[in-house]
Amino acid sequence: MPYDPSAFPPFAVTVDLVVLTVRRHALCALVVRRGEPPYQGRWALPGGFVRIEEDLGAAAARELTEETGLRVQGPDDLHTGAHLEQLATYGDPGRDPRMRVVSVAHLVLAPDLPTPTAGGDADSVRWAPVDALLPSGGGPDRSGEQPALLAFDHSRILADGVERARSKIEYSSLATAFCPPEFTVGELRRVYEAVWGVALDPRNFHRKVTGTPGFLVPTGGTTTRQGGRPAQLFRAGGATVLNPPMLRPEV
Amino acid sequence: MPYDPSAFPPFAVTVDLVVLTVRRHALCALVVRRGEPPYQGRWALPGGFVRIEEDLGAAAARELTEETGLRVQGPDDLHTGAHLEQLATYGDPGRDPRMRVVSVAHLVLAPDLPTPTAGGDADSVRWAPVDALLPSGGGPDRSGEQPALLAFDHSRILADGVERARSKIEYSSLATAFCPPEFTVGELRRVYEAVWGVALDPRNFHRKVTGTPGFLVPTGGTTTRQGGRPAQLFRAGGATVLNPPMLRPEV
DNA sequence: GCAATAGTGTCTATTAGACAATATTTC
DNA sequence: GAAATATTGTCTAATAGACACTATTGC
Repeated sequence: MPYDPSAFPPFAVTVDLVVLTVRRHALCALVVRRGEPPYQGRWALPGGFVRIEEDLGAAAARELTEETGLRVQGPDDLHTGAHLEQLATYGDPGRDPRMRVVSVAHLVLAPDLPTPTAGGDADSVRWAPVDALLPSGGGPDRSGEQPALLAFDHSRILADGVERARSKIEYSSLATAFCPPEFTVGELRRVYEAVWGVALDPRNFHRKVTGTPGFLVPTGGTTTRQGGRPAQLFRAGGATVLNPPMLRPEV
Repeated sequence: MPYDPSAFPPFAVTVDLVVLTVRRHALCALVVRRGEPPYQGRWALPGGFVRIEEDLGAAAARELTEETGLRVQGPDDLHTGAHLEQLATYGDPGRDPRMRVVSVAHLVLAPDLPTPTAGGDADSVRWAPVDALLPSGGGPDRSGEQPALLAFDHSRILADGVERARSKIEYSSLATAFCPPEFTVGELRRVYEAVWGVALDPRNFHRKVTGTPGFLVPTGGTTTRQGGRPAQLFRAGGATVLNPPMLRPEV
């Protein structure tokens, strides 16, 4: 059947953002409170419409800046800003009760930030531990407080984003996107521990990351911000894929 | 800014398919010839509009069946049919000169098939080696024949699909999706060799795949369809992730 | 000194990869 | 027998993980 440009089903296209960071040893996601129906008062992922002349990635970067003030890592400033990549697209016909919306979800990995501003409305945006947002993540010792699920299909989108982050830090250097421009091996290890939810041997971890070519570059400085013996400071090296990969302790 | 259902930018949403198979030791993709402008006469990936009440995955499965007669693997028939997964979404404002089209690309891995039918028009659909379709894949000994690039941004979509397939057979059992329901270790090895474009040691490969739990299940039968000593027949085991992974020989 | 974190060294069980050797078919 | 493929076995270098030990700070 030849396709007719004048008669195609109209869709709305949005971007939704899974923005992850590590705060106080916990993997956290950015959520905003919905001010109107449907799902009024519920938490949701930040996002919005793609403009008619705007690329998908540009729309995601724009929404990110609007909601958090955070900038996306450009080709120049390789060691500041957040990492952004496309995650997946969600287009179930019933996912939005008002109309047919196809949402192109994006994943953002950001260093720990001061509490976001959300265009001035500080009460309607917050960092929430993903364990508290996802049904299965509660664990046995979590005191039963199961908050309302995220609006729409955002729980599933968040779960997909978290799983992507967990698997991607295995074989890429993306864990450094959670760190400030300069960081110690211990800080990087705590990122892995928070994202994977496991404890790692500090000694083997140190040997492993410093021995992986291109992963870390020493800056010469040291810091004692974690207490104890001063630690060398590093920045992210040029490598994007890690060979050998970091191995997640077996399940 | 609250979002107004009555005023959103209208988009067309399509699905495009990267359908891969292995034929005569080569990784091949399904392409169709365009019968109308733009890019009239050029080869393109199969695809079409998502219907207004249709899920994205369902649209992809429908297009696949329409173009090839191939069925997608359901939850029941785990060892027949093709594997389908979402690949990525392409929405550059200029990617289609006629209008704003967002395409949700899907990846299909299929066993070797009789030449597809394309709704009866056998001249406008074919399997083409991906090396011949992708600019960089030509290699030094290919006799200079560089066919016209695929229409739209389909070269990039195809390249992304091929890369996804190459990396995914490392840590998942998806290589079996390229095989018939029963296959030998040698046939599976030739799939890996074709997809990665490398030669693998048959002896180490055999030990590796038969030793990975859940990857292969012997059916009891044997075959000599490859010549030589009869080989055991296997079907895909229940495992979806491979532990340990198959390692692509280093680059 | 004690507690905390950083960093190095060593041992062992496992594994990837090279490759010899044997098995079973077709011609 | 020759050629082809399948399958098992063996050896070696590299590696992951466990863990002892030392180093350097703040209290």
